[in-house]
Amino acid sequence: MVRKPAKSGIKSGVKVASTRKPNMREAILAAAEELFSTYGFNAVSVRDIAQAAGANPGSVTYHFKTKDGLLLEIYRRHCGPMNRRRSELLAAARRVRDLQDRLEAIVRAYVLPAFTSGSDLAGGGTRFTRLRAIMSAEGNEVVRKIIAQTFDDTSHAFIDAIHESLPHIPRTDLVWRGHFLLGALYYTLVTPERVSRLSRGSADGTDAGHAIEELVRATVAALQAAPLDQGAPAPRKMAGANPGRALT
Amino acid sequence: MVRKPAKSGIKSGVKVASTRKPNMREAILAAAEELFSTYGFNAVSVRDIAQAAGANPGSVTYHFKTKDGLLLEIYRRHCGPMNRRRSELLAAARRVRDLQDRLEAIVRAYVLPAFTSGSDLAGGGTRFTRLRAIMSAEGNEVVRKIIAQTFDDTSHAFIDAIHESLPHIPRTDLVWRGHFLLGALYYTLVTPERVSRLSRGSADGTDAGHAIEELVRATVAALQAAPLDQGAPAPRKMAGANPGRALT
DNA sequence: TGAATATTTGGACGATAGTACAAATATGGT
DNA sequence: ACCATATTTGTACTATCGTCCAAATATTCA
Repeated sequence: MVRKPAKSGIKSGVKVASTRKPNMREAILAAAEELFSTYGFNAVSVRDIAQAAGANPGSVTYHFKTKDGLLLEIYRRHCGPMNRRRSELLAAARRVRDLQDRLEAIVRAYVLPAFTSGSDLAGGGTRFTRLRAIMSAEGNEVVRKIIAQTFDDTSHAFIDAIHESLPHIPRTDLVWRGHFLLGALYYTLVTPERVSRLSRGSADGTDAGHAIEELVRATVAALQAAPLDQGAPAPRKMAGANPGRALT
Repeated sequence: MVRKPAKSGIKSGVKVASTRKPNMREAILAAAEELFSTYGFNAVSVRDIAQAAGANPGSVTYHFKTKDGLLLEIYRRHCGPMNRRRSELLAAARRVRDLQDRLEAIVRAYVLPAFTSGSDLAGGGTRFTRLRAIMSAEGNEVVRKIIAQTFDDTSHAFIDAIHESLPHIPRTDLVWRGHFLLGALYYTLVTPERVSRLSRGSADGTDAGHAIEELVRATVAALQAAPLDQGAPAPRKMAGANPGRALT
C-alpha cells in the first residue's frame, strides 16, 4: 500500500489486551474488504490487512490460504445475499401494475441492494460494490469467473423484466443501457466527491439516498429512449479492446 | 504483472538488430500506455514496460526518472490534444440551431474524442481513456492533481453548454447525469466483451461506432429527464465513502 | 577526426511482496 | 487435569519491486 502515513496507536510488539478479537477470521475479512475497496487489490498487501485486523500475517494464510482465496471468500460472502435481495425486490417490482412505475421499481430493485448494507453484511452495501467496481477496472482473474457464474444470471433476469416493460425496444439496446447503468453506479461509488466539486457544493456526492434517486431517474429515462436505427452503424472496431477483460 | 505467460519471441540476452528502436523514449511511452491501460498502474512493473519496449529498465529511469513520472508524461501527452478537440467540437455544437440536435451534438462532442485516436496520438483514443478509467478506480495520487486542473474546466464548459440547452433543469441534476455519462463511458471501455456476452452475440461490445451511438442516445434521454423533486431526499450518508478518492 | 554529450547497459541496493512452517498458545470436550 | 485440535505467532525463504549508478556505447557537432 502507498498511503496511510500515520501508524495506529498500537506500539509494535506490545500486546493490547482490550483489543483481543473474538473472531479473528471475521476481523481479517472486514479489514481486507475495507482496504481492497479503497486502494484496490494490487495495492494492498497481506501484511497491510493483517495489521489493520490486528492479526499476524500468518493468520491470513492459515484462514484463507492465499491472497486470492481471501478475495474469493469476500465475494462468496456478499454475492449470495445481494443477489437474493435483488431477486426479492425484482419479484415485487414485477407485480407493479402501472408500466411506468414498474420500470422504475425494477431499476430500483437493481440499484438499491448495491447501496444498502442490509444487516451490515447481508446486502453487501457500498463497500462491496466499490470493491466490485475496482476489481472490474483492475481485471482480476479470480473475480472474472465468479462474476460470469453469479451475476450474469441476475443481469439476464433484469434485462428480461425490463424488456417486458418496454417490449418495443430491442433487447440489444436494453443490454447496452443496463451496461451504462452499472458503469454509472460503479463510478459514483468510486469517486463520490467529484460530484460535490463540480456542482460547487450544491450537491453532496456522499448522499447515498440522493445518488440513488438521481441514478434511477436518469436510467429510467435512458431505458425509455427510442432505439437506434437498425440501419448502418459505423463499422470501425475499437483499438486494442483486449479480449480477456473483466466484467461486473 | 500477473498475466502474459508467453514470452515474446525475443531470446534473452540476444541482440535483435532489426528491432532497434529509433526513438526509445517513444517506445517506452507506448508500451507503458498499453500495459497500464490493460492491467492497471500497480500491476505493471517498470521491468514489464522495459521488456515490452525492448529497452533496459534503466532507460526508463533515465527518461522519466520515476514510474510516477512516466505516468505523468503519458497524461501530458494526451490531455492537451483531447481537450482541444473537445473544445472544437463543443464550439461547433453550440452553433447548431435545433435545440434537440444541439444537445446531441454537445454530448457527441464530449464522447467522441474519448474513442477516436485522431492522428494516433493527438486525440488519445480508447487506450488513453481506458487508462483514465483504471486510474480513477485505483485512485492514483499523481493523477488526481492532473485531473483537477485539466478536466474540471472542460467538464464545466460542457455542463454549461448542456444547461443552455436545458435551462429548466437544475445544474445539480445535470452534473449528476454528466457524472453518469463518464462512468458509463469508462465502464464500456474497460469491459467491452461483457455486452457481447449478455446480448448473446447480437451486439458486439468491441464495435466502437455502435457503442458511441448507444451511449449518446441513452445520455441525451437521461439529460432530458424531468428533474427530481426539490422536496425531501433521503438523508443517509454513504458508509466509508473515503474522502481522498480520485476522479476522472 | 576528436571531444562533448546523450543514451543504453548490466548489475546492484534495500524494501517489500506472497507464502510456508515449526513452535507456541488457546480452546473445548471428557 | 489431560489430551486433541484449532489458532496464533515469529521467522524465514524466495521473488520481485522501484531506483540508483558506473561503465559501455551512440550520437552530435566543431
